[in-house]
Amino acid sequence: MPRPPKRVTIADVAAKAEVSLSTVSRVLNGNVTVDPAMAERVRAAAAELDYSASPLARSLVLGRTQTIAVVVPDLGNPTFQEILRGLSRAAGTAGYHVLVADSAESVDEERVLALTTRRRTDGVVLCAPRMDDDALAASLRELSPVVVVNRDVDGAPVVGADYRSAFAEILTHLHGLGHRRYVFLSGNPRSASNAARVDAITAFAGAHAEVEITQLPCGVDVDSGARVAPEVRASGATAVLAYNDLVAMGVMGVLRRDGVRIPEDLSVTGFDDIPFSRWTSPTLTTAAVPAEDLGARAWEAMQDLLTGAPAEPAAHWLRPVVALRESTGPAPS
Amino acid sequence: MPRPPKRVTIADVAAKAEVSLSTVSRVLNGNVTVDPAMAERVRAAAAELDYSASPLARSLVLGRTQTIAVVVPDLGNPTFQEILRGLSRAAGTAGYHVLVADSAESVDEERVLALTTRRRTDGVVLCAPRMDDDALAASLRELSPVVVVNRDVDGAPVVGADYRSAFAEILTHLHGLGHRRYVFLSGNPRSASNAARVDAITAFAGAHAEVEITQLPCGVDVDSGARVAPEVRASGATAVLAYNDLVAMGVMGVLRRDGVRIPEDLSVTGFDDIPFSRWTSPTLTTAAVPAEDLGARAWEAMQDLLTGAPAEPAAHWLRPVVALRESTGPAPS
DNA sequence: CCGACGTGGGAGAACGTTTCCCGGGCGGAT
DNA sequence: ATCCGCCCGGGAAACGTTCTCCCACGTCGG
Repeated sequence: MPRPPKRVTIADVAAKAEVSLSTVSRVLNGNVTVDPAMAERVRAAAAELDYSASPLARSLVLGRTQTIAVVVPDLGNPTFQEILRGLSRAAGTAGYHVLVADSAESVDEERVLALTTRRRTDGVVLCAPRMDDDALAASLRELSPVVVVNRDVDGAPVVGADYRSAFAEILTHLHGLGHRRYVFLSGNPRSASNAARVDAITAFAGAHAEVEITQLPCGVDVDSGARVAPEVRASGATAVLAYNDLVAMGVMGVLRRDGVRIPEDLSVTGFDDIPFSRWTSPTLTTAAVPAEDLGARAWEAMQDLLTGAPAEPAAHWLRPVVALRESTGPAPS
Repeated sequence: MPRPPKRVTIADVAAKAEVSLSTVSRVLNGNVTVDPAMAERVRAAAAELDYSASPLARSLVLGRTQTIAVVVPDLGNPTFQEILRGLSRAAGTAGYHVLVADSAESVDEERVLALTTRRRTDGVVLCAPRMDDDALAASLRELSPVVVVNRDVDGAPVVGADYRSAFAEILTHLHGLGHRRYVFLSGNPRSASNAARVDAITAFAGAHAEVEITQLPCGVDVDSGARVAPEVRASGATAVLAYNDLVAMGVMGVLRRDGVRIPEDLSVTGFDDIPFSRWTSPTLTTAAVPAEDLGARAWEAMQDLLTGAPAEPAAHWLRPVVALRESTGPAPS
């Protein structure tokens, strides 16, 4: 090691400006009034040495890191990406940094990740946590301050998309078109967003005795949709409710190749309103989850917690907006 | 404040185990040998108090944070998402955390973000930096250790996709099908990946006097592709080289709606091989950038830097693999 | 039996800040 | 003119670790 490249410290600035450490700190943080001449000297010295305080040392004494953690089950999921984006930008403009952790859909991993990242940050945002209710409730206490996204829970502010009512709206739309036999392509059985869709389906089936809805375990990506296409055909349903747009595209791709006409023979709906859903052929009926908003809202909730503002651990459910396009039409007679 | 919720500190463990602070530290870090009985007492005390060392204090004294920063121009971009994912997982298994920062495509923002995040981490990964060569070169020095992704530069390890040769391969493919008039839909003019494509085009045009390639400023998303569709038709080209798959899908969607047959009337190519490109109609000829691998490789390069292993600031260019599908065909006669 | 060497644990410095607590100087009021 | 009070700046503690000394004890060899 030829050069121990000693970082410039507050002591260097103090020495150069010929004042004490305390004064440098005071000037730079602007807390109390200092003699203008002195202050100017300090600022000049700091500028000349290109000094800026060590965030680490600062965090240690201040007890806050200006950083929040986000734990996500899968960074590859477009929804989480959008949430992360909204969150990151909102937090960024507030001068906060974002530590991101991918739990790779592992429940155990999720819990320890949340805990360890929490220790180096001021708070945690849990995105659609996969752990069960008990584990989650227990975690919330030691993670506090914590915000939960896309999962209903007590003990922490919740921000989420109201998948349930959006899905109900899609069902009503299809019912109005005369469809009576549906097949639902389910996603991750452990995820809350899947549960919300199932809830909507159950409620709808309960309210309409004449409809028949079967569930088909599927997945969340294009390939999964493509894979279950044969089973969809075999089911005899006239409407397919895909877990999301990717699945819808996968299933549509194979069905069209096999000569099935959409929507004449079969209606298909997606979810998420990803950009291409307006450009598939036919264009896709779907519902938009304002995921980026979700992220921004999550940050707001976190900020409230951080500033200790209002003790309002309320839940914010953003209502997705349904986009009716060409992939749904009247049921074949 | 009713409860100052004092975190449990190493002193508490020391007191409970009736040893000194030093001993606790030694036992927990396992550096030197301690009396087994004593060690057991310490471990028991630590477990009972649920103690774990403060990462902050640790970082301060050790001079490393076990965290790296990733600066990305736009978290909404699928390529960066994949890179982030690969990076995050690789770093995670090595016990490192990832701080992510979105520069929102702003050059100024990018530079200060890199600098400020660097100060709270052990290194920075710069994804496709938008700043100019001089600024970048200057930044590299103060950011070190730093790894650059998807941009060629001296002074730091580089990991990137070889867009140039992949694009050349696509051009050759189209040329072999008889195409002579091309239109290239360009992306962000400041981005290096756009420059690589332009390079490939220039070289190709230089080698083949008979071909004519026009450039059309476009963008990087579906809507941009849809927007330029009329100009594409007007250009009289027989092959469209879209900046990426999203653009290709946008342009294809509008063209097909307008009665243009693909590939009979017009061939279209994309880039990135996003999952749906196998499910569009027609399926899309494109090239796969192994973005997740890119992230993993970036981590490896960073880890080498961190462990100070081999002084090998080499560049790794991963060759994308071209996928020929239905959207390209013989040129119309 | 005594001295030397080795080993293991404790005290304290260091990491780089912020902030509390004083002391000193100056200005205003009596 | 003197005293009191206020304001500003310096010294030092605190944040929670790790790690370097150094000392004491035990053992082994002479």
